[in-house]
Amino acid sequence: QIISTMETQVSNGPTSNSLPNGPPLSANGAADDSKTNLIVNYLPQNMTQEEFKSLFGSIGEIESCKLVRDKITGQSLGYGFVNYVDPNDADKAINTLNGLKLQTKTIKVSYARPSSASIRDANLYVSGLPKSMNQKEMEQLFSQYGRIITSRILVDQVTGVSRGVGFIRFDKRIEAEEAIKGLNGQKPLGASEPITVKFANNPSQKTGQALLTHLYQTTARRYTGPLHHQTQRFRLDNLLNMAYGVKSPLSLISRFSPIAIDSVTSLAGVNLTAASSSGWCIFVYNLSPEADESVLWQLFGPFGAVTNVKVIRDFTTNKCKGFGFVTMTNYEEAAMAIASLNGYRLGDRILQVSFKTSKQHKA
DNA sequence: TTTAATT
Repeated sequence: QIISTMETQVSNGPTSNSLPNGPPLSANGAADDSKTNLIVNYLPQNMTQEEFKSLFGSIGEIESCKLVRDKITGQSLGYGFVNYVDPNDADKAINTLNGLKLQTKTIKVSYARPSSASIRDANLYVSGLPKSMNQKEMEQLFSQYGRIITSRILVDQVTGVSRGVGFIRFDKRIEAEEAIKGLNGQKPLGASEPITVKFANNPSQKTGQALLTHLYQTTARRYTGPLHHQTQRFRLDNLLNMAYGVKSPLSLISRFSPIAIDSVTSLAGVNLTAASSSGWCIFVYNLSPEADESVLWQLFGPFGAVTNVKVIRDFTTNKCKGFGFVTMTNYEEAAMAIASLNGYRLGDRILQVSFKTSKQHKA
């Protein structure tokens, strides 16, 4: 049985946010928040925890709420949870906020299913679909394997025609596994080509990779002269290793990367106050007046563990004063971020990035 | 040809 579906963002018809059925059945004995706990999806990327709480707090008293964010970068993952004190307020939130348009998104508000391992990793990527197949037909094809939580067919942004690619999220992972067994490589009735069905990638991996590719291209261009092919290859390896959480020995970076050597050498001029118990403080200069914390998370997150970011603002105008600070846990990752981001072009500005010195922090 | 759905 299909409990709810979501159409593509470009076609927000009246059916795009069909109301969920009643609250899930409560588990016996366990604390029953099934009638008060909601999951909120398709939130705008830049929505903060405070804005999230404010929006849902306008309905009624909140017991707890959480905007889910990436553990490393702090970036919003575009969804969150709200647990109300009163089940009536949860119901009211669904009725009044589900389908609300926020910037380019149409948010979805529904009861959260009880959290368990069995509902994780139940999202499928489907390709090779007939262009004529619509969302409902795709759901009919997959619904024989279990309860579908969401489905989506990706469409061309201009023409609106199907790209033959879609997603199916099942209630349970085993249902998704069965659908792969039953449908991968099979031709839907009347189709001329077989479809491919597999587990979907985690979307959070994409932004890091895209940023790294961009960074590599821009930094490689800046160091055309002295760079040998071998050096470039090791630099790319290091960047990719960061993306996948693989440690690169500093000795390797130092031996093969003139950029990294520069950053290490420059340490001689850095006051040791850059390091503290909470990590390595990095000074970022030439940010635009409109810069906010999210851009710092985006820039430095791919290089490793970031524990804090701060944009320094004018007290009266609230505009960025042109600089900010980033704290990273590991020296090696901080050095790589500095080596890669110093001189990086952000919009029409060239960033200056270095370890924080006592001089720059002068009161 | 890969979208921000389980704290």
